[in-house]
Order: sequence, then structure tokens, then C-alpha cells
Amino acid sequence: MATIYDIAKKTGFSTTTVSKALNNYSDVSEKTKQKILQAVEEMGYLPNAHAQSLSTKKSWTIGVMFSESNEVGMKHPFFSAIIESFRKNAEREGYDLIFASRNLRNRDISYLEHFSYRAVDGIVVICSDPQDPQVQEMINSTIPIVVIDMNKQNCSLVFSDNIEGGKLAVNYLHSLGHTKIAHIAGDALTDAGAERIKGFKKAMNELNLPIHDGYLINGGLFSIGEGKAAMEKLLMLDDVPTAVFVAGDHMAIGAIEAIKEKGLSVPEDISIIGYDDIEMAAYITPKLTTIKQDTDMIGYQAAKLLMKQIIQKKKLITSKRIPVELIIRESCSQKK
Amino acid sequence: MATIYDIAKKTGFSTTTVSKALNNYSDVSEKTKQKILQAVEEMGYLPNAHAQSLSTKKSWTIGVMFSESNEVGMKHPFFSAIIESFRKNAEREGYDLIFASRNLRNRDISYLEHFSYRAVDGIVVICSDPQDPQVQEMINSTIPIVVIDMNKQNCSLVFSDNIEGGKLAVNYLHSLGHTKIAHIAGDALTDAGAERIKGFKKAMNELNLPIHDGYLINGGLFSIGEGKAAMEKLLMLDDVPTAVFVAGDHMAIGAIEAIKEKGLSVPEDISIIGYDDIEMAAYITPKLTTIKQDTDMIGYQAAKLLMKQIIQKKKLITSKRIPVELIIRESCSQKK
DNA sequence: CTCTTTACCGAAAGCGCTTTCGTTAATGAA
DNA sequence: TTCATTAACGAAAGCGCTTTCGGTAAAGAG
Repeated sequence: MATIYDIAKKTGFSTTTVSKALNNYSDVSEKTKQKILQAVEEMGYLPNAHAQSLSTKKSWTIGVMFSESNEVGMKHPFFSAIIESFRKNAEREGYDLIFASRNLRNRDISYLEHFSYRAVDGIVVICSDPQDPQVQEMINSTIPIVVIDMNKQNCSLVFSDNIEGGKLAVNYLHSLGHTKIAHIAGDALTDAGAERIKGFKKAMNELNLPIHDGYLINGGLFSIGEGKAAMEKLLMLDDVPTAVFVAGDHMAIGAIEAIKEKGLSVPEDISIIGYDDIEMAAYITPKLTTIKQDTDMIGYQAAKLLMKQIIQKKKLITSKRIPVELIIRESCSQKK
Repeated sequence: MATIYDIAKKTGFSTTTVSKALNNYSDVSEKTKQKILQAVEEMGYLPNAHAQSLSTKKSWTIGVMFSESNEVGMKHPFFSAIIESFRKNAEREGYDLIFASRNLRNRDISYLEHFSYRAVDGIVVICSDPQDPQVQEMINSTIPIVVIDMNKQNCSLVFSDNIEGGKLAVNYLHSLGHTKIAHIAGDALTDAGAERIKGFKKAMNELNLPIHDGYLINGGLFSIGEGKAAMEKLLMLDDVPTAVFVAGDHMAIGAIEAIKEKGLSVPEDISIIGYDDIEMAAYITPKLTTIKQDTDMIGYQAAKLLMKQIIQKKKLITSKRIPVELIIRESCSQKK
């Protein structure tokens, strides 16, 4: 690879001048700048990112930490949609994403250490466990950070309006005539799970609807299997609900499965409304009515918030609550 | 951040010795090594990746280029599953993944240039267009590379056994008594599409089954919409097939939609078999029978092939064909 | 007791780039 | 014509690390 030195030699200028020409310094004449640019072209010169970062202390990279309990990594449709949006926006500003592991050449180091090692300019974390010590460590560090899907951390936050989402779901169900509404909740240890429960309770309360015994059930960490198991419990109740608000689409899919296996059908016997609006939601049978999270907007705002911190060179404590939307499909129907 | 110089000062040794201790050189005594390691611990020292890369010419990063026509990026379930597997395997060897764009600080440069700039140790590309000039440029460069989902390039390749997959599908359909079998193909410009067509034809031939006019139809770039459109054309034929092998699960989902809208049902009226086995396949109605691509294995072999080239410091021209598997679910049934 | 090994350690150069600060020549002001 | 500006360029240090090549002292050989 040609270096800055090579093109200095070729043009007869010093490396200083070459560097300046490349970085648009004002104290280099237009004429020499053109000569240099031409040599750059001819020799196919490209700067070396590492040398550049070493001397400027800026790497133009953003570390992404992806953590969810089910070990699916980037296969997770909701998280990966957010990251994709984040990537597009960060890209536009000139940043590359780097996915780091905890394993630095077989020494088990923390994510923060790994990101420090790589000298990333910022970190984005998508994580559902608000207590994760790794995440806490990063939040407490000096590296700009934005965390997605949590709502009360001492840093910049981007999350969906989960309370509103819960209310939307319940109100919709109620508008269809349902009163015996259950909630298969996401684990209350996750902020998203807890907030959706809050929204559920609030809406039920405002509607003067009682929450029957056993109608608020923990569906765990949002997986299909857990959703199915939770629904099975609901089905064993003496007084089975006529509608259930499920805190995640995967869980909702599991719930529907449980209902079908029991010989009942959705929405005729039981209405189901999910949360997320993953791609699959529109294609299962019945097509899933759900609360859509705006992954594009989440990614966009996260990128924006992170850029802002990087530019201002200081961590900002802000939160951005992103609106959600009711997507009506076929899994809910009028109470008979 | 503490540097190697700081810990040299603290321990009284030279930076040379510190570096050697950290890199397990043999010419540093156990005693001084321990002293240095302790200082490292106390000061929370971490090496600087950029300085290290600059001097060793090795960055411990792998560039990933993700390209598919539908602009979904990492949301693509099949591709992201492969990348996830690749990541896990590369990680184990100490590599981080970097997702680069074509936009280097607002200058529009090629992927190859971007990866050169970042000085990645290797490149993995998942791309369906074998002619993509960007991909060709990378293949012709000196950077180790492995490309996934193509099967005749002058580099290391990993791909599914698409011919066998096509045959598996047709044979299965035939075993159910079907003879009027159509194929909604992936674009023949993609290797995967072309090979599946080959498998389809071969199997039909071996079975002495004629391919009726209009039974081989181009479904384009594997999207739901295109699959639906293709199926609609099949449904307009005078002699509608009783079974169709669809070259991708997304297209299959679209095909099923078309069939349902026509008032027919799967598999009672028409059997459908897909390709890929994306997550959704198991949850749509009817559950999709499909040819499963082994994404874990593809990612694993790709990582292995890339590591090998990196270690040997030379590009290798090999291909790894990964077996596929018939997954029987509910979208195909005995011909009535 | 002398000579060759061996074990340890360090000086210094180099990786490719940026940036401060100084220098020179050309320009304008007086 | 002389002095202060300004424009254009370069020397050199520095970013944090690795690695070659010597050098010294201790150990072993003869």
C-alpha cells in the first residue's frame, strides 16, 4: 500500500503538506493541492485507519453490544431491525460498526475493555437486562453510549413507549367488547416487560375492568416456548379470558399455538394481540394484530443521540421515548 | 489510558521488556514477568489496538459485506443467521467483525477500498449477485476472502448443495404421488437460483416427469411479493400444477398467500415446498415443508476457510458444499 | 582460571499519520 | 525604500506499540 510518504516523494512536497492537502487545511495552495490529489489518484493511495486513529485519537467506529437472553444474537428480528436502522444512520456520518465479543484473543475480558482496546468512539447497546453488570460498567465509563430498550439508566436512552403500547392494546381489546382480558407479560425485570405491565394495569383500571386471579402471568424472556407455556396456564383457569395481550410477538405465536392445540381458535374463541410487529406477524395464521415498535425511528434516534455525544465530547443523560402504533390484522375479533 | 510506557516506568523495566512480557517472549524471566503483569493489573492497562495493528500489520478484524437486492440488510433472516454463526466462530479465534459501508466520511469509495482502509485481515461476503463488480474487485484483491452463496468464483466459496436440494424437493413431491410439479425459481442470475433449477430439472428428468409449459417460472429475487406474483401466474394456467417447489421460503409464503386468495388451500389443493427453513417457516399456516440450509455449518465453514487463508497468508481457491435437509411439515400432502 | 554459552534486558528504529511551530518568500502598507 | 503581514510550506515530535540487534552478566565447559 502506498503511504503518505510515497506520494510526498512523488510530488516533491513534504508529508506535512500532503497530509494537509488531504485534510483540507487552508495553508496549502490550490495548485499544490491539485498536484497532490492527482498523485493520490495515480498511486491509488488510501490512508491507513490505524495510523490515523493512533494520531488523532478518533477511530470512526462504534461498538455494538447485542445481548439478549435467548442466545440468538443477530438473528433476533426485532433487535437486528434496530441495528440495521442504526447502521444506516451511523454510516451516513462516516462510522463503521464493530461487533465485539468478550473474548480478546482468548483472554476473557469485559465488553468495556474490549471496546476500550478497539478505541471505539461510542457504544450502542441493545440489552433487555437492566442489571447486567457489563452494561453498567459501560454506562459508568467515559465512552459515549446509548442504550436501547431500557428506560431508567444514567445515560442516553432510547425506548418505545411501552406504557402507551400496553394501553393501546387493552383499549383496543375493550373496544371489541372484551372485558376478561389477560396479559402474558414479559419478565418484569426487563424494563420493557415492566412498562407493558404498567400500561396493561393502568388501562384496565381506567376502564374499570378487574384483573382476575391468574390473568397477569409472567411469560419470561419473550420466547415462543415461554409464551406457549404461559397460555397453557391461562387455558387451565376456571374462567378463561376471552382476550389476551401478549407482551411480544414471539410469545404471541406460542400462545396461539397453545390455543390451537387445545382445539380452540383465534380469534373466534380467544383474541390475541402481540407486541413488536416482527416480520412474521403479518404471515402467520391468523395474521397477528400487534403493537408495532418503530425500529427505524429507534435506530435513527439512537444514532442521533450517540453522534451528539461524540461531537460534544461529553456524555448526555437523555431519554427518547418512541411512539408505538396499533396494527390491526386478524387475531382479534369482536367478543361474541 | 495507561500505556506501555507508564507501566515501564512503574516497574523500572524498558518498554521493550514490558512488550515482551505481554507477548510471552521467552527472553524475559519469570520474575520480571510477574512484576510487569502485576503492574498491568494495578494500572488497568490495556493495549491499544490501533498502535498494535500499525506495528504488526494485523488488525484482528474481519470485514463483512452484506448485499442482497431487497435492501433489508441484516434483517434478512437467512443471511443474518449465517453471519451470526460466522461471528461466533471468528470470535473464538479472536477476530471482531466490522460492518463497513461504501461511504468513507462522505467520499463514495468501494467496499474494497474501505476494507483496505480499515486494514481488515479478511473479508466475508454474502451476496447473491455473482456479477457484482464490487464483489469481483474484492475477489481479485490480495485480501483473504470467502464468499457465501455463490459457487463459481475464483476464490474460497461456501454454499449449500442446491442441486441436491432441488432434487430432494422434487423427489419428495413425487413420493407423495405428484406428477404435475412446477417450480417457482429464484432468478437464474443468482447461483442459488440457477442450481435449484438444475436440481429441479434433473430430478424431473430422472423421474421421467415432463415439465409442462409455464411450469418453470422465474420468481425473481426471492421476495414474498414476487413469490405471490409467480404463483398467481401458475394459477392462471389451464392445467394448474398439484405441487410446486418454491426456491425460497419467502417466495413460498407469497405463493401460499396467492393460493389462499384464490380460494384454494394448501396442501389440500396444492402442495408447496419451500427452501431455506427460515424461522417463520415453522409458524405459518400450514407449517411450511422446506429444504433446510444449514446456516450454522455454512457460517462455521466460512470462518474456518477464512482463518486458514489468514494463517497461511495466501488466498485459497476452494469450495465447500454444505448438505441440505428435507424438513417435512404440513404444506405438502399426498396427491388425491 | 579462561573462554564460550546462555539468560535477560534495552536502545532504537519503524509502523503511517497528524499537528505544532518555525521559516521563507511574496505582498501590502507607509 | 523599509517594515509589517500574509501565504505557503516543512522539520520534527508524537501517537502506542513491536522487533531487531546488541550488550552485559552469570553459568557452564575445558
